[in-house]
Amino acid sequence: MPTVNPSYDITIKHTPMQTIRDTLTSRLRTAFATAFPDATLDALPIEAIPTSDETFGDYQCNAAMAAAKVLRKPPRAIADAIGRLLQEDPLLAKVEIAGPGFINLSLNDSALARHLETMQGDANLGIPQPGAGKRLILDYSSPNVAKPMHVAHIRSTVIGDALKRIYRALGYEVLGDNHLGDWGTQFGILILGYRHFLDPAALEASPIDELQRIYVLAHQKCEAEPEWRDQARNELVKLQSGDPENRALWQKFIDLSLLEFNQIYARLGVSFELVRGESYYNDALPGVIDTLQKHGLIRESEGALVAFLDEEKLPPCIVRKSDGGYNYATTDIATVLSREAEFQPDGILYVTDERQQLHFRQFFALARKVGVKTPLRHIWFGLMRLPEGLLSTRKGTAIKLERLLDEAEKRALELVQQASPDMPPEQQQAVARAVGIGAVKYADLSQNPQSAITFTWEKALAMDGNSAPYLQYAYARIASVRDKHNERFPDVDFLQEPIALDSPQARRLAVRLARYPDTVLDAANQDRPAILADALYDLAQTYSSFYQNVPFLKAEPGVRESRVRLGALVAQVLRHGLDLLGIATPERI
RNA sequence: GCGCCUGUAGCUCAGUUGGACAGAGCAUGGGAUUUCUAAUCCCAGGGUCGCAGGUUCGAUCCCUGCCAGGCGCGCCA
Repeated sequence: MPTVNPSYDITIKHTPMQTIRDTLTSRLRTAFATAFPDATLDALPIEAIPTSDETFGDYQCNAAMAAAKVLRKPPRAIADAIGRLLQEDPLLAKVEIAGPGFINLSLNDSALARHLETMQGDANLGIPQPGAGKRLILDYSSPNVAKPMHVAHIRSTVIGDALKRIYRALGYEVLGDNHLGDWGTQFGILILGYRHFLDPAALEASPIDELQRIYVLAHQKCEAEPEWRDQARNELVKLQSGDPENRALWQKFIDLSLLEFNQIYARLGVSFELVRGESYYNDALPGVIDTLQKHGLIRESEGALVAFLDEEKLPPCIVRKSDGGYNYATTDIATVLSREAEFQPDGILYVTDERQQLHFRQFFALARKVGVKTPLRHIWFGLMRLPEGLLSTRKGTAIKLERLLDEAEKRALELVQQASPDMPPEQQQAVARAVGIGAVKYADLSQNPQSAITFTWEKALAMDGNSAPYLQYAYARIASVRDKHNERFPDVDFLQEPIALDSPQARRLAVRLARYPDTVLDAANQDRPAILADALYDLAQTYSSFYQNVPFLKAEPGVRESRVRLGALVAQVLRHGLDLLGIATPERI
C-alpha cells in the first residue's frame, strides 16, 4: 500500500526535477489507490491540471466525476474522500471540493517558493528529460532549388526549428535535415532556359530571381512548342545519365540557391545538421522498387509501377512513372531507409504544409510494409494566404521572404531609435534585427499550425500586444532592474535572499513559473510551439502587471531582493522559452 | 463524387483533448508617467461558439445530418 511520505521534500535537488503537476498527479493517484484499494482505476484520468480560474486554486482534478460510475458512489463523496487524504500534504495549503466534485488544490506558498528557488538553480529550469538517450530526425524547410523563398516558406522553417529546440530541451538528440527539392523534371527545363535566355549580370546580382525568370520563359516555350518539350526532356535524360556539362549546370543551380537560402537561414538563426536533398538518394531508387516488388506491393498499370493500398483504404500511389522516372514516394522511402540504417533514430518528424497529408499517409503505409519500424510523424500546417486569395508566384501575389524580413527590421529600427535614442547606432541595428525577426517568427509560431494563416503586414509585423517584442520588452525591463540593483546595492546578492510570495501578483507569477516545465513538455507532445508561445505571453503579461503595481528597487531591503530574484526567474524563463522559439532576447531595447 | 481541415467578439486568433460564468490581441471609449524602460499598466462595451439533432451529471470540444470556405484525390513534390 503506497503511503504519502511526510518527510518528502520537494526542494531536494535531483536531476531531472519532477514537475509540480507530476508531483500532484502522483499524490492524487496515491490517494485514489488508498481510498479505493479494490477498484480498477487505470482507465480514469487521475491527474492534476491547471485550474481554469485562479479562484479555484492552482491545480484541479476532475477524476472524481469520471470515477463515479466505476466506483458506484456519488462524485462528491469520492472527492471528499480524496480531499481528506490530501489534507495533510505539506505541498498543499488548501484542498477544496466544489461543484459536482471538482478537487481544487492550492499550493503552499512556502513549498512553491522553495520549488522556484530550486528551479532557478537548475540548468534545465526543471524541465524533465524524457528524451535522454533518444534521437530524432526532423525534416523541415526543404525549399525547392531555383525558386525564391516566399513568406509561406517561413512556416516549415520556423516551426521546424522551434520543434528542434523544444525537443532538445527535453533531452533528445535532434538532427535537423533540410531535404531540398534538388531533383526532378524542372531541371531539364531550367537547363534549356539557361542555354537560351540567361542574363549573366542578372545571375550575378540576384541568382534565384534570374533562375526563376529563365525557368518561367523556358516553361512557357515548352507549353507552346513540342520541340522545346522534347529538348527539355532530352536535357533531363542527359542530366540523369550523368552528362558532365548538365551535371555541372545542375550543381551550379544548387550552389547558387543554397547561397541565397543560407543568407535567409542566417537571418532567421536557423541551421541544419544535415542538408541532403532528394538527389542524395538517387542511387538507392532502383533498390527501393526492388524492395517494394519483393513485398508484392506494386503492379504495372499503363506503363507505370503503382503501389495499391486498398487495405489502408488509401488511393494508389505511383512509385515509378511510365518513362522510368521515380516519384517522390520512392525518394521518401529511400530516404527513410537510409536514415534508419545510418542514424537509428527513435522517430522521424516531417514538417510540411497540409497539401501533403495524403502523400504522407501513403508513404508511411508503404514504409511500414517494407519493414520500417521507426515511428514516423507528419506535422502539417495550414497554407498561408493573403486576404485577397492564395499566394501565387505566377500571379505575382507571392511576397518574398527577404522583403518581409527587411520590412520587419526597418520598422523595428524605427521603434528602437524612438525608445532608445542614446543607444549606439550599431547596437540599435542589432536590437532591431532581434526584434524584427522575432516579431515575424512569433506571428507564425503563436498560431495553431493547423489553421490556415492569413498573411497581413499588420499581423506579421505586430510589435505590441501578443507579440515577440512585447516579450522581449518585458525581458529587457527585468534585465534593466537587475543591473540597476547590482549598481545600487553592489554588496547584496539577491540570489541569496529567499523568494517571498507576498502579493497576489507575485503569487500569480509563481504559479505560472512553476508550470513552465510542463508547458515545454506539452508543446512537444502536441508538436505545437504555439502552446509555449501562449504560456510565455501569459507569463509576460502577469509580470508586466506585477512590475507596474509593485515597487522593486524602492521596496525595503529583503522584500526588494525577493522581488528582484523572482523577476530574475521570470527573465530566465522568458529567455529560455524564447530561445526555444528561436527568438533572441536583447538585454536592452 | 470521395477524403482531410476550418467555421468562436467588428478584425486576427486562444480555448489545457468532456468540466465551473467562453478568453486574449488589434480596433473603439475612458483613465494612469515628479518613480525601477508607457513597445507598458488599469477600466469599459462587444458572443444564438456556422445551423439542426443526438450521447452525457455536464458539449465550443465527441457522434449524425446539413450550410459555407480551403486543400487533396495514378505518372509534380
